Amino acid sequence: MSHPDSSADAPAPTIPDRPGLEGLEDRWDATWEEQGTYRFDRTKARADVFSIDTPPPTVSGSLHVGHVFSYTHTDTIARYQRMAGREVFYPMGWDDNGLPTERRVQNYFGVRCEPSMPYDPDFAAPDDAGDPKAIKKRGDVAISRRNFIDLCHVLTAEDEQAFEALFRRLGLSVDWNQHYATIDERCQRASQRAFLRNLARGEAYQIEAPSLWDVTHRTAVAQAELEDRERPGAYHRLAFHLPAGTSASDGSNDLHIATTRPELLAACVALVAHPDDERYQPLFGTTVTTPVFGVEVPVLAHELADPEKGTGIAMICTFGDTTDVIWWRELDLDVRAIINRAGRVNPEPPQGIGSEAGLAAYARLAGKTIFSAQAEMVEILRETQELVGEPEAITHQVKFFEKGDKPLEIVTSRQWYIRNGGRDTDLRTALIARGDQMAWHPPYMQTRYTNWIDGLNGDWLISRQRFFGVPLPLWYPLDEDGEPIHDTPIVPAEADLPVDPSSDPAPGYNESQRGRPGGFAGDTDVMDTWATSSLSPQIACGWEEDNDLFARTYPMDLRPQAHDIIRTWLFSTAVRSHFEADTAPWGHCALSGWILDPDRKKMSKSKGNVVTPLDLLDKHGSDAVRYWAANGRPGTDTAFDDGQMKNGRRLAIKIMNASRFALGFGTDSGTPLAVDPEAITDPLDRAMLLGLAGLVDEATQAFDGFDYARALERTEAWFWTFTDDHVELVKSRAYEGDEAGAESARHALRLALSTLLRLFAPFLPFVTEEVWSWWRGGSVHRQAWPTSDKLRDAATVDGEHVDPTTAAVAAAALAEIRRHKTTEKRSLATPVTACTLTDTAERLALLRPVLGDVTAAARATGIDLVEGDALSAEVTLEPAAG
RNA sequence: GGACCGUUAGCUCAGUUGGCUAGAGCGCUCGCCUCACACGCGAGAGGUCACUGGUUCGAGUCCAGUACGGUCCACCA
Repeated sequence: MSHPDSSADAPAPTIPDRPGLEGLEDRWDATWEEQGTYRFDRTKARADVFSIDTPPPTVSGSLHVGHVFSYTHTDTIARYQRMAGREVFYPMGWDDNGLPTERRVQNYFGVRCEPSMPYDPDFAAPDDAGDPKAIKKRGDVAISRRNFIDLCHVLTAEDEQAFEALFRRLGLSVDWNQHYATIDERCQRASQRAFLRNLARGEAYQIEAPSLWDVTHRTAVAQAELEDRERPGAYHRLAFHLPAGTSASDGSNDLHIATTRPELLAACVALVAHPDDERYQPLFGTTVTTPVFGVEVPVLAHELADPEKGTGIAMICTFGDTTDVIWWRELDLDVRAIINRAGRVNPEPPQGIGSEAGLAAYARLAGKTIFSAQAEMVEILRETQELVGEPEAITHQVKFFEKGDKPLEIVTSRQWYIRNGGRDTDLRTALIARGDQMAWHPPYMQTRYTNWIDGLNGDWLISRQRFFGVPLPLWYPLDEDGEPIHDTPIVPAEADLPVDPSSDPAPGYNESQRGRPGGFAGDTDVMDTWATSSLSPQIACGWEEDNDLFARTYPMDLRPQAHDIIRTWLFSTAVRSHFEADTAPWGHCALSGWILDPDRKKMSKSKGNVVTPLDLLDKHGSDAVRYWAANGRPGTDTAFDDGQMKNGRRLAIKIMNASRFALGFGTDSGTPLAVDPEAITDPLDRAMLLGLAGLVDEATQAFDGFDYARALERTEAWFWTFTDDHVELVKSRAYEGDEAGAESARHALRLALSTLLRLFAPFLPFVTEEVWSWWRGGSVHRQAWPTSDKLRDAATVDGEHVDPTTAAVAAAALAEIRRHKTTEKRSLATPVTACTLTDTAERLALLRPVLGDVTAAARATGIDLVEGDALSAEVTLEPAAG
């Protein structure tokens, strides 16, 4: 790295006459690539490295403005850290694993994954890919999982190129040699290896239990993937019947139950009310019979029952919602499941329905979807006159899989879990404590992490009944009847990873034994996409594959991400690092906000208000868009603002023009564009440098706290004052002052420019690099971050200091005179024939040494100073011509 | 129901440990071709800092509460 203020290696200065922003992005991107400007030097020691756990964007469509926003935040920090002397490890990942990609590949190629099919090495992508008409005509082709994954690679490779192009255009200082894709072999290996280790240590386990089930995708889903949606529904009052001889408080023989899911009546296993509810206390321990089906069910007490809801007594079905699961478990009830994995009513009635009428009614429901079953059930209830009154329409929150479009059901199935503290207090406490090992930016985001862990009600369900993902690396031996023995899964050796149990035979078996009695069966499930992305630090840092790199980068320094995925990505990553390395995965988490559209709603595709990032970059220029993004405070949702981008463009142009001025003196006279602190002798120049030193301190402090927005705000504010005041004041002296004065002005301008370009470099990488290249060698992005002590040294002459407020006093004096010109609607170039300036003695003392600059900038022949209470001026202007 | 964040000029937002007449940009109004920049420059108007109490010599800033907006979680018979 060259000395920041040396120009020994500088090329001959070339300052364009009409500098512009057009084309800077492509030109500098190519240069940075060619010169390896952002390449990671893996010989650096851990303490000198700053490693970033870049979020891998989902490769299933296109990037949006939110990506531009948050990735810019990270990039400003990366650039600062690089200039501050850290070797930045800044890889890029692509998340091409999971449901969004799977769907896209299915549609694009017209294929359907069939995990039971053998791998076909000669399979080629259909040549009508991307032609929906042709695909519709021929129908989907069934292919093996491995062939399906091959196709995923084909399609995602195209997206990844487009994403990289956009990120380069945006100016991310990523080392493009360091990248991964969550479905690539390396990630599969890491993902399977981590799972096997979880299994070996008892952190992963399988169990047959009710779990959340998405009927559209026919897969289990995890608690972290739920979202609530408001749906219309209706309370239906059903008449349950008390045993003969007893009666309810109202004297009737019926007990009324309110439910929004009458279609589950056949799955009812009990009724439940609050233990303190006097209305139902007499019934606890007794049984009632269900309407229509005539099944005898117990009436039980549980404190989760809410006396205020419905009629205060609920029917427990297996399973209508998560509360049913709790009741079922804690009250030790029967299973009477009627909904299958496709979201339809089972053809066979559950145990317990004995009556002919009950069986006939069930037959009318069998095979129906949940929606039609409900309508049919209501009709049956009307017929038997066991529907009390009319259904009462309500709107309520219903749980959905975040990528699903039908309400979640609860289905009993065998699934794999990883412990996450949801059922284990000690682990929960330990994971919450991991949060204290990370510095959160902004700090209150840690509360969300803690709250999420506190609210967990089960372990992390990681198996998915899908195809495109990392397979669970497991096989099961088959008994003599050909049934899998789940308790003794067969695992591969780590050296053989990755494996696909649906096409690779289990160790110790050969392929001919697949599915045969005494043979083996491969697990057909894949892992949750978060089970892979939760390993992003391990993957990026070369865990178990590149120990040297790993030792220099892990645990990582920074995880930047959006706040909405604290519960998924952030938390699951913490879980994996806790188990695997007994550490927090990073030292810092920086949470970015969202982009809101001008109506203050979250920008989303469905609302049709997304602006494509490339259009934005084309229209405003990358620096301008980055400027807007960097104005969004950490963690704060930010409105999309065209105006801020225009402002950013204005700033970039101003930097060019100001630079042209500051560098415009050396070339004419043939002197090199050196910066010699010794030449800076004028008090105004020195005062300006002291102000700049203060700015450097502020910007550095802000960046050290990951507050890029503050660093930008301060730098920008100082810069505009610099151009409006300082440049105007010293202009005459720089052009035509005596030699010492002129040289002082020129050297100070260049020192200021050199400093400002470096302060702006993290935000506006293109324009700063362009200007830097006019007069300096090397990339501005590899220069040392400025330090204030050098500026303070330069401002000190023979041990004598100058009062930094001198600059403000001089600027105020000039502004006062300009105000007169403006008020009289005259040009600022109008000569001042006489001027008397009044100010306090203290301020006049500061003004005297720099009065020459003020006089010249005011175009005055002279300025008389008079002591007074406050600043004021009497100004006589040259009469207007004509 | 619990938690967190926010409420400052027409708009978007600063205001760091409480301290001089509350700031910026945009927008608006009025001017100005001034040898870096008209993709510019100068000036001006515009705010009871959501509300109510409290602490203090002093509160936009601290405390308590209220209202409104947002987010997360829980509940959802």
